Amino acid sequence: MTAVARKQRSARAESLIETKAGPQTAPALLSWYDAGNRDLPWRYGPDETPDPYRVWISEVMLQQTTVKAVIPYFEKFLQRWPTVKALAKADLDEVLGVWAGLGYYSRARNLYACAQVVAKNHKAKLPRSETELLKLPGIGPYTAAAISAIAFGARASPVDGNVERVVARLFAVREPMPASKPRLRALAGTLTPNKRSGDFAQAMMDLGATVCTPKRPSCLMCPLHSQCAAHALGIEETLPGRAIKGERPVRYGSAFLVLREDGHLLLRQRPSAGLLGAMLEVPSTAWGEAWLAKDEACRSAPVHADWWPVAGNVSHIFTHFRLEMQVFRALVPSDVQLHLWAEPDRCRWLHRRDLQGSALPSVMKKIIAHGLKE
DNA sequence: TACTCGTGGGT
DNA sequence: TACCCAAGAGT
Repeated sequence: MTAVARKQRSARAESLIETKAGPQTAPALLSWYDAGNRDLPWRYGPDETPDPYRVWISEVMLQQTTVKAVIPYFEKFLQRWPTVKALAKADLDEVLGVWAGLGYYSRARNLYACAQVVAKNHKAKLPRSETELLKLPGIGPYTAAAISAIAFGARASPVDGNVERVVARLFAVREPMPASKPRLRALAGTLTPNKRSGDFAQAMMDLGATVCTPKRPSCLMCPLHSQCAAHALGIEETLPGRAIKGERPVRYGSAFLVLREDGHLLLRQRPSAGLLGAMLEVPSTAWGEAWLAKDEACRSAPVHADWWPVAGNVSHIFTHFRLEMQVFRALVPSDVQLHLWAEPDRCRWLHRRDLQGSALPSVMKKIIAHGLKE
């Protein structure tokens, strides 16, 4: 770009920053949304009445989770528990079993807890106001606003990562995340129309997901490009800025895959809170900062057996650390006794054919698959 | 406030 | 490969 062109572009951007995106933003975005509305299982057309339950389940599943990953889980969940009452009467283990693989399992526990509260205190109907929704387990500022706007048609401004990115670019907010969050929320609020605020929110999120993407945004396809200060400045791809992240630590552990002669595996339920809370696991040593020698590791084994080290390790990436697991395998008789330190009360024998549908997180399925190789 | 809490796909 | 990131909430 020549110096003259850059100067012209910059001057154009300055004028946009003064006028800002404004009252004309919502109509332009809603026209785009109406023309190309995506067909999603939780989405409603203009002549349909939204089911707050479906909106709630979808919004919780979509937290930090891609649309593609959510769709099959949403279908299965709604088929199994179509109403608040049905969910409130379910077993938590069954809910965790359906949720297994989707991640962030506190969402499933909170969803279940929330269903109980709504069934008991709200006549099995979700409250309409953001304030009341916020009091419920698993419903934070984003989800309260989303349910209020999408399911009940109230004026509310749910702000997720997409909206933050779109707004940061529209107004060329250079301040990095997360410090800029309050300002981005306020700016998003100024753009939200009194009518169709739910559609507006969904349109902003669709725009962020398909056009105003984190990398290489398709500005030529964007219905708001003429209002976008960052695009005018040529800095859209650099926004929103983020603080640099530290290194991801590594933890090491040894898992014990106990195969009973009748085809059952030994699994154990994890504590009800924290990482993979209330989900099933392959019993293992604690996850520490270094490998343990075989003899040392096997002192934590759940049964006395001839432990065979399976070749290779299982590696799994969590949000804030990487796990490296070595797997030991043993074939044991059906009357084997569990050691007390294995917490027998939490242990269960599950047949290999029944693993599907159980509350096994992905990392544990990986460990089992690795341990059963050959 | 900053950290915890999963997983899979994109670059 | 090693990041980044996705319709966030709880503590």
